[in-house]
Amino acid sequence: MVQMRTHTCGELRMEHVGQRVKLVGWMENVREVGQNFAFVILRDFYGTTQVVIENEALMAQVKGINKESTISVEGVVRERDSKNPKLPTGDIEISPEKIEVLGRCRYNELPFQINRSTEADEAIRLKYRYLDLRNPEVKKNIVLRCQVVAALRSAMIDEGFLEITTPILTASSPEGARDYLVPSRKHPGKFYALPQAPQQFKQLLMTSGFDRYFQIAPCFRDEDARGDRSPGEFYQLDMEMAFAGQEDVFAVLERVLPPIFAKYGTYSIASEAPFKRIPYLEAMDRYGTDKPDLRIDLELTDATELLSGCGFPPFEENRVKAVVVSDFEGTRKQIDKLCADVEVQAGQKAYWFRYDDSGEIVGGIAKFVQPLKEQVVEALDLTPGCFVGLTAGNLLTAQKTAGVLRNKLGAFCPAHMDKERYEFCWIVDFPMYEIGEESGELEFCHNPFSMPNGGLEVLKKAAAGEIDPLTITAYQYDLVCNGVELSSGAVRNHDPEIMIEAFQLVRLGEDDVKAKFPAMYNAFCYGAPPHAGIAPGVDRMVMLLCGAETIREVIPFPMNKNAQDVMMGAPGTVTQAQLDELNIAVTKTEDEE
RNA sequence: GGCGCGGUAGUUCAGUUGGUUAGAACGCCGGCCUGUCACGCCGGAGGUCGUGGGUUCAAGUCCCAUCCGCGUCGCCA
Repeated sequence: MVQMRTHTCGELRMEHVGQRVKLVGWMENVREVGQNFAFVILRDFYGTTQVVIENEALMAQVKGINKESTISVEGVVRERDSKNPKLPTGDIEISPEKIEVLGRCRYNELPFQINRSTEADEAIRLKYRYLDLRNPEVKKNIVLRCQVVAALRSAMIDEGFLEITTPILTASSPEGARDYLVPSRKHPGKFYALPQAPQQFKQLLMTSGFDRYFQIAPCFRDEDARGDRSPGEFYQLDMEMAFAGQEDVFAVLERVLPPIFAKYGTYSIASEAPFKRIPYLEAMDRYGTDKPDLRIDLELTDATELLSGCGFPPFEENRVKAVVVSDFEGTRKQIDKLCADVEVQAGQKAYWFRYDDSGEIVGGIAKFVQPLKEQVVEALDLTPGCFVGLTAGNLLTAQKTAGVLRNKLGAFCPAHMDKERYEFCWIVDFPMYEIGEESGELEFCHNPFSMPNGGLEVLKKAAAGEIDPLTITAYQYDLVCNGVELSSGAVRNHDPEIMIEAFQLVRLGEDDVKAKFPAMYNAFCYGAPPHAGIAPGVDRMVMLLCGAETIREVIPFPMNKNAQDVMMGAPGTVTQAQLDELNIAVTKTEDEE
């Protein structure tokens, strides 16, 4: 059989000089430097190799080929007259005898230049993703993703976990995000749902006696996109352990993740295992968020007592949170921009003043603070050159706004944030319940499968009115890295009795539990092991590792913000025959709206 | 759905107070060039200024509406 190629475009060196070779790839560029004299750059997955054209016939042929066509080049390797030390193959070139077009590029002008595709508008990049991915810069994130997934899989297997796949077509879950539904042909009017996570299946695996399960699991949620949240689908390293608790889960990830971050990451790891454990309430108090970026050395201070009565109207009757930044260097314009950015993101205003080099309170709301100068300087521990950012509202609002402010200030002040490292922490002791904003009644805060801290006893006390259910925490935890929520997990509630008690607090009974989660409830009635798990997001992890700005940069074929694949045309219309077979009547389409 | 930013050549962008033929860079086409490597030099083509309406003697520019993209909040057990 005749070989398509003898070498790749990234492998030829001086030692190959004199050899007869055959290369294939894309014709990236043609540099004409003289009459019947040109350099052709051939690119494949592995690199680029220069081909030198020195005669009229080949020149005429090359001129007739559009760039980005695939070609095959057969010739002899020779040493370059002028070498390029910047390229691995820069010492050699191919003197071709034969050039053959394998796949003609029909266009002499592309939607964007391949080597500059990242500068193009993202909508065009996504429409021509196959061209975008020809750019080695774009491709390398996908390669990294493959390496990380392989490393995760291998580390999990080494930890004794079994990779088990769970159904993609399953039942709609009554809790959580909006489901993607799939109509059933054989059962008119009924639907499958794509899993939001393999949550229930993995818990069922635990009751079946599989001790340690994991899966690189696709998850589907019909919710709106974010910069770090792809619409529709994403992947998690889903895992679960039987006869295990919170610390067992932490220990596994603390062994699995750091080596992968160390090997494939852009930065060094600042956090030694065990990672910091920060209770939810403490995180909100110190950082104004449940996903703190610990690279920023700033913390919130409560200034309610100090400033709520200073006469500045927004502070009155409100909680006031302060972020003090020492040695602040920023112009009035930059401060205004910062505050405006906070308002856009948090939906609440941020206020400020400065304690300047001469020891005066100046700028922003200085005139309200001035009369309290001495107390303020002492309470906030101000030194000349300090900037003080302030937020107000009820406790949660003041905290959250200050949290946004803290992030912006960190990004603005290099002295207060060393970006080039990975800072991990666990956020623990999330509240089990909250008062729903719409209902005004007690609801589950996260998911109903978590084991409450204190178990049955605590729930019974809450039911009896002896304690406030809002003070009950769950064995629910998040792994946070650099302000990104990497994963969420919990010690599960494996006891039907505790489950019913937990549901009763939110006015649901045994029948509701059975109706909502029949498989799990029934399974747990046959002897379930205590178990716990977690599910780190693969896309977000890769994003952190390569420092990508958006999650789309680490997904081979991402959808746009509106959950459309403009390249494939999804979602799209289907034929009436397809709809009829599925017993689906479409009453309104997007185009008719 | 709310808020913010944006939409001008194939691509990335500039376009002043509303005023002549809407510019630049890269790409594309043609010519020159025998050691380039982001090759260089000369020339050329290429525009429904997102769309619709309005104000005006005159609109890329001002006003209204609308569509699209991104960010953000809601949402994401």
